[in-house]
Amino acid sequence: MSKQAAVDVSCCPALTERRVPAETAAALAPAFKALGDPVRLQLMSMIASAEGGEICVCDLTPAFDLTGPTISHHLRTLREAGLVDADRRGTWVYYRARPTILRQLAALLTVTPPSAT
Amino acid sequence: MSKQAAVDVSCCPALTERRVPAETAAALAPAFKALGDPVRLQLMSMIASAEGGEICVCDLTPAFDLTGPTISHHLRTLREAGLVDADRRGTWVYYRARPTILRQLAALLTVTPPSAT
DNA sequence: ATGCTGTCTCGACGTCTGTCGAATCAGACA
DNA sequence: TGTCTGATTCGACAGACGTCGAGACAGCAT
Repeated sequence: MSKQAAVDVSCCPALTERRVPAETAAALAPAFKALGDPVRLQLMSMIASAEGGEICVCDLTPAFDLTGPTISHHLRTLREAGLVDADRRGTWVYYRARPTILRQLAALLTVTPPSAT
Repeated sequence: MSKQAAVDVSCCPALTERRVPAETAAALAPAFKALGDPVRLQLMSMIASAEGGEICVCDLTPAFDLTGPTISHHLRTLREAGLVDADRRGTWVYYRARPTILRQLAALLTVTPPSAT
């Protein structure tokens, strides 16, 4: 169901540690971009914090003053950025977060105390 | 010199912990958006990892196959997202990272192990 | 099969974004 | 003062983005 971005960057010294190589930047930037919209950031949070690790589109849509197609579009963006997985079960579609990439992004942003080694 | 975004969100339970409120999403999304371009992600990294905590535009520009105005535009975007500070010293302009907001972003993305409390 | 409900795709629209060249501003220095 | 260099702003352009309504598809229940 999902054309996923190939984000498996070897892994993640922090931004502040050394200069991020162009390939890493190219691989990770789309994920940040996907989070760069308030609606998607909230969607991501609702998905990632959902009870049982997943949440139905039918619970996401009514939380916004936006049409179904628009929410669907944002969910697709999150999917294509590799941030979430979708899974149809009967009538409903459930979304779950992909923790690995979230950890990569968090690691990249980690600020090492200036008074470190 | 810099019209800075007012990003001082009280602070940061992780995305995965509870649903991010709309105001927090609205405040932080621009920072993610700013990082959502490969060039800006590299610029941010070069700035944040610079020796002495700052770096001259004259050291940033030649690292890319882009014109000066384009780099300047990306730096302005980072500035307006509150991610960096600029500081002119004589002929040259130096950029430095703002660690507080980086920490907020990292905290937001922190994945709490599912087997937690 | 028919219909109903939830979700997605398609096509369109106005806006925003990344890039450039040309022009401008800020300091240093002769 | 005038001129040179570094950095920014301005104006323009093609392409991407967020949103919507209309339509299509998937699965359940008559």
